[in-house]
Amino acid sequence: MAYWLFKSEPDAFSIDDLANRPNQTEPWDGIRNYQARNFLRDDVKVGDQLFFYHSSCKDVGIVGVAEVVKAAYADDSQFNPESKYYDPKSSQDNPRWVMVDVQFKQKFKRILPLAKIKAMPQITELGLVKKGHRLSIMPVTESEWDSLYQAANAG
DNA sequence: GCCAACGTTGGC
DNA sequence: GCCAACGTTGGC
Repeated sequence: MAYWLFKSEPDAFSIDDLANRPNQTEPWDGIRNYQARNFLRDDVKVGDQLFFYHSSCKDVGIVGVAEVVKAAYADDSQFNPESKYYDPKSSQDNPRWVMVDVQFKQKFKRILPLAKIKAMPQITELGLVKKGHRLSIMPVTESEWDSLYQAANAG
């Protein structure tokens, strides 16, 4: 079992949106970055836990926890010309992009803000706190997970 | 809205 | 295969 951090812009899809979905489950589509795609395709497994992170908004930070309930399969938005995620270079035979299904687990009482995460002495290697890291999906170590989880619940 | 940092594209 | 130009990300 592995730990991850998934970023989402709450204006597009927030943790509340996830909690309000049928079965509180949603395909995590729209990943169009190869490094993030490779994580999804090769490493993200059913049962993995992930921090739900709100980016590009007024209050950025970790807002809750979700769990992977379906491993990588073809992201159907890449075949839809109407979608902003449409990729004309991808084919049904050889899909370029994949997605996983995630299920809501928990919303923290308060957001764990990025500024606090950056101030935590235990968190120095996480991509989130490294300059210029823009990955929308990144691995989290078990010790990082424990530290962040405790900090979120202490807040 | 600004802008730095990064990834991707495409001409050569 | 290089690299400049361009588009995107994402914190502030």
